[in-house]
Amino acid sequence: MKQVAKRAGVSPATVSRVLNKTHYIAEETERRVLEVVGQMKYFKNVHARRLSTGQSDLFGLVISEITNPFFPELIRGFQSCAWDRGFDVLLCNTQYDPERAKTIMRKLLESDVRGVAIMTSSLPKSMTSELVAAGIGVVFCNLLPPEKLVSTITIDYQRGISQSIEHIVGLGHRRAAVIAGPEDNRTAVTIKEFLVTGLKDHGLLPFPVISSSYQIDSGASAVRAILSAQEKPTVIFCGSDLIAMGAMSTLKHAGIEVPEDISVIGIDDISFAFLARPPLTTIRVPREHLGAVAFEALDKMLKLKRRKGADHYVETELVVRESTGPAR
Amino acid sequence: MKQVAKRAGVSPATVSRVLNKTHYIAEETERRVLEVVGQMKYFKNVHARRLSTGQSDLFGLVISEITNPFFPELIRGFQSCAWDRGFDVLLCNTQYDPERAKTIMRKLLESDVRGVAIMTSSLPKSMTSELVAAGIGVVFCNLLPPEKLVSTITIDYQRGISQSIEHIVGLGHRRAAVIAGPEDNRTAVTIKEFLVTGLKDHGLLPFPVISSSYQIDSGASAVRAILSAQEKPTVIFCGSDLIAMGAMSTLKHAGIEVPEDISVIGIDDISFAFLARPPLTTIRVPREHLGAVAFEALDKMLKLKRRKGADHYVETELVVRESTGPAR
DNA sequence: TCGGTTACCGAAATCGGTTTCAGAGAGGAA
DNA sequence: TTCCTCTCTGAAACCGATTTCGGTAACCGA
Repeated sequence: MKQVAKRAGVSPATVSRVLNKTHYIAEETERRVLEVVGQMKYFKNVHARRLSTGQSDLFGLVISEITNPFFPELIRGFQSCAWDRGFDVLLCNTQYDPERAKTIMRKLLESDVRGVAIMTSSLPKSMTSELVAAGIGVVFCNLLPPEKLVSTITIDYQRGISQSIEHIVGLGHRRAAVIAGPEDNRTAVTIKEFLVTGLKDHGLLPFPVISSSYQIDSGASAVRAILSAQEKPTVIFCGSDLIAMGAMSTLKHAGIEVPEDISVIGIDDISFAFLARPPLTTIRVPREHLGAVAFEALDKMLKLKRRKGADHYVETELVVRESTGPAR
Repeated sequence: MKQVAKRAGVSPATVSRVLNKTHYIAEETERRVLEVVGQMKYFKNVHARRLSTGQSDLFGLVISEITNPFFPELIRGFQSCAWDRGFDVLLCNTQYDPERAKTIMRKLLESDVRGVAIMTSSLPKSMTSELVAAGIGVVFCNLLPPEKLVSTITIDYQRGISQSIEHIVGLGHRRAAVIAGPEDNRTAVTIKEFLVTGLKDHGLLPFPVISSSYQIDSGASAVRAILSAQEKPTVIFCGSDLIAMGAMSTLKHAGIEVPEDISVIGIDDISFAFLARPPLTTIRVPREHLGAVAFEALDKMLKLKRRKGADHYVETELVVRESTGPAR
């Protein structure tokens, strides 16, 4: 920058002002500076800038596991919003490991990020107190209420779930089972409750209700448990598409036809849901949009003087494909 | 840091030295400093550190599109290696957009990354000249030869492809078609050539040979082209699992059974390959390992005084599942 | 006793920007 | 003419670390 200043015959301060458009600058001077900048292919050093301003142009995005197909679209949504606004994102996966989560929190603190989107429900809120204490904004999923510096996004599972239950009831099903996500996952628990009470309201008491992990083969073992029961369900609600696909795979091996013998419903509408055999009926959650909303939530909140958090809202909806059919 | 120094009764220089273990320090002093650091929950500002040392602890990872299921495992492999060594990674997706690729190159330059792994073949090597000029290490896939500051990783597709052809020939197939990836993708072209010459060597001239994109529905349209031909193949080699799954889906709709009527083979062994119906026979490329190798390649190269690039090597192998069977 | 190491520490320069403050010149109003 | 305001610019302080350079004290061998 000094060299640019010298070549353009101005002071470094002026160069900085031209580049940031932050002050009165004579047109002539501006032209000259920009010309030299172009000639020398000069670009600023972000680290110096960050140090100097005390503000990093970084946002953190915390997810549990990048190979979980729920996340890629979310990441893309978040990242492209950030880039469009001139920000960078620091992607962190906890791998479901609390120890790792700690180092991540520390890293976020050290990196002086402006805000962090925590898109995994397996990270307790308590771990973020340090962030908030340091003035870093945070956004959570499905964790009311918002507070100062913490916004929330509630994904309206209720809606999609209601639609799916009506769909199922309309097809004449009377016996349902549920394979939910892990017990220690807020979102998974919420979904399970919606499912159970929703089904009860329609007079079909779900049985069994099983908690499994989000790994693909856990759907498989849950199905074996279901099949060993005396009275078999005619429809299985799964806590994620991954579980559903694992379940369908196992059903297939057991010689049970989907949807003729048993219908299966997933949640998420991951990109492979429609390539499954049969294509999966599922509750779509708009993941790319979710990522974008998460970024917007942070950005907006941090622009407020009081930096008061708000609650945001994302819809879900039923997508009917071929894994559901009339009850046997 | 100044505050820590004051509280501990030493100079900031000493604190820095304690924290970095970079100089003789009296045990007593070290103890005192560390104690104060613990009390104050102090942590260094990375930006200041980066500015001061002129070295960022950052590595870039350039991919084309995070929602392409080829990449998540690769990212994880790369990232966990980097983290283990105390480095961070800047993830960049080109979205197949040259304009965006340019801004990415610039961002990498600005961020002062140490090295960049370019894991998409749709980025021309020429775009990286600035990186190398700035002393930033680069690693490519399938792009010999290595040079100063540029290493390469060659994925041995040849091996897996040979295995798959032998597999197919062993099953008695005589007519093969190929749906390759995009024409402007180095790797896709290489694979196509291996496939075509390999098939010829075994006396089965592939027809038709179609280039398609890596999007999932392009496999579908390619299949329609194949089916409209007079003489239908008994096996289709696909340039990726995604293409293969799109192809199988379309075949299914056309009432053609896999593998009874036509066998299908993919490449990559993405995690959904085994959940496909039928489970996909495919050529596995060890993606997580690939990411790890990419990082190692950079790390090693940058430790050399001459920073001379090297070539690294990754195997592929055939995974036989149920999408291939005896020729009709 | 003296010169030479070795172990340890602090002052100050430095990295590359941003920002405050003060000042110069031009133009307008009184 | 004088005083003010407005526009534009540069000098210098500053962000928070690292690192060089030099100095002191202790120890060792001769």
